[in-house]
Amino acid sequence: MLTQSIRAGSFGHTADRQSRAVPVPVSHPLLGPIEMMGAPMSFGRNAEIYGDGEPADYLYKVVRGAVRTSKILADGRRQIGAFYVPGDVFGIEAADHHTFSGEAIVESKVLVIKRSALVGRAARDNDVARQLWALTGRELARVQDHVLLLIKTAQERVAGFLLEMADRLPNGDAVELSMSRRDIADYLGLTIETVSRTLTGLESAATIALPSSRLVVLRNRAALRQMNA
Amino acid sequence: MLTQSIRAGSFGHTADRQSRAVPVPVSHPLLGPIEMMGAPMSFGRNAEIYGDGEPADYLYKVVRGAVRTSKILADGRRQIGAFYVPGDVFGIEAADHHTFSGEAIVESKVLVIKRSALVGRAARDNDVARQLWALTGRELARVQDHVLLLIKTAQERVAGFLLEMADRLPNGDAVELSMSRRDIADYLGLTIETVSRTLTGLESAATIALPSSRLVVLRNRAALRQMNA
DNA sequence: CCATGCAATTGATCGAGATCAATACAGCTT
DNA sequence: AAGCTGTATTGATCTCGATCAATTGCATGG
Repeated sequence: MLTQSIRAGSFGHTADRQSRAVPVPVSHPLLGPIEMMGAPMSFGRNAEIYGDGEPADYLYKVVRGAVRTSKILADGRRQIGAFYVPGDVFGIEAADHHTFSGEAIVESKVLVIKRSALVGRAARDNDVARQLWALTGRELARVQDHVLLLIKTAQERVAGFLLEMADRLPNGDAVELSMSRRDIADYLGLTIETVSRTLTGLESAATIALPSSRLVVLRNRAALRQMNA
Repeated sequence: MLTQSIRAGSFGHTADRQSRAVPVPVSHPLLGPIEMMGAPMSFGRNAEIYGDGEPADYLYKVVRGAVRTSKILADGRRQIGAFYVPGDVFGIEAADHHTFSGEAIVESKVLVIKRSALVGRAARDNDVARQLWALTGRELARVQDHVLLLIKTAQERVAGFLLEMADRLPNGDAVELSMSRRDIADYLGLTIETVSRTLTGLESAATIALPSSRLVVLRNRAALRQMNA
């Protein structure tokens, strides 16, 4: 496990578009209090939305696309904290600085919400306060599940990952993976080779189908759930 | 990693004392709003404070002793979620049910705080609301660190664990471990043998001293930090 | 003092997943 | 269509930590 993805500095593939500016809030009558304080922004493939260590002045909601949070360890290994799909809020941090960086996996649209504005409203409107707490709680639950994944075997991790994604993405059994094998590997604490081999194995067992490398069709959820333990 | 601690049903060693009753709140003028709503309770070695799946009606603050949260997976493996020492708050959950169980590692005194009372106060006093949020955030940070531990090598995990404990316990370099090798192993996703061997290795390297199996003296923090990467 | 029962250490071997290396494949550009 | 580039698959081998198995240490109680 020592040399997983030693590509730290050389990482940033080639961010297609890189829009980073002060967001201008826009109100929208039909959204909740949190969403209506957000300004929409677009990020290209692999563009950094915020960096590890930066002040956590904003939080974000995915509108379109997909986002990952990641962290490069001292020795160059990379850990993916989480994947976020449309509807998910990310960038909520315990401290006042981000402990991961956030990057668009594919061309994505994101609502950018100023933290201070939200905290200000939370002081008056305790529904907002409750929502902020709930969001942090949801994040906590997600990370706890991540811990449970990381103590399992490779097969179990991959199975768990597929089930998680299937649950969070709209389409039923057809899971469109926007992230690369490397992203998946760095999320699961495995190598790309092991992820690939495991997927191939599941295909051989008719548990999934792989029409293309980024499209997984769940053929036997029960089997996946079984090995997810 | 398949057969780590298959002792599910047979787990509960022999809880020395088992006091589980409705706590009677007691006020204390010199404590914060959260603590002053708590009722002190004592739990014997290995006594369950709350169970996985039970309604999360209370949260807890360790006064004396040590507490672990754990979860038995479907296949019998056990995962420790966290260790808590005096001053730590535990039992804060995202959902309305506990997703881990909480157990006293040694004879412990714990402040039991009614969640509903706290949430009620939070609605009026937004300092309390802020504290609740902060506690959840601290927990989130802790679990994220746990994830980072789990992707490392055995040596790095053990080193990280020792540093974490040294930071959280009062005494400087002398770390009094209240938990067993099994607890440590189940926290780090290793076997007791590997934990033991790793500690012995660190002792041979003069990085730590082991006057007794439960007492670790950090002789070279820099070396530990180094391997903690 | 010697049993009994855990907890921890130490040793020998095995296997899942990492590593090293080659090949296949898809999406581009020209 | 051919070349190029990044991504994914597949193969061969090695290693770290798990597994299986004794042994030691240390309490508690007869």
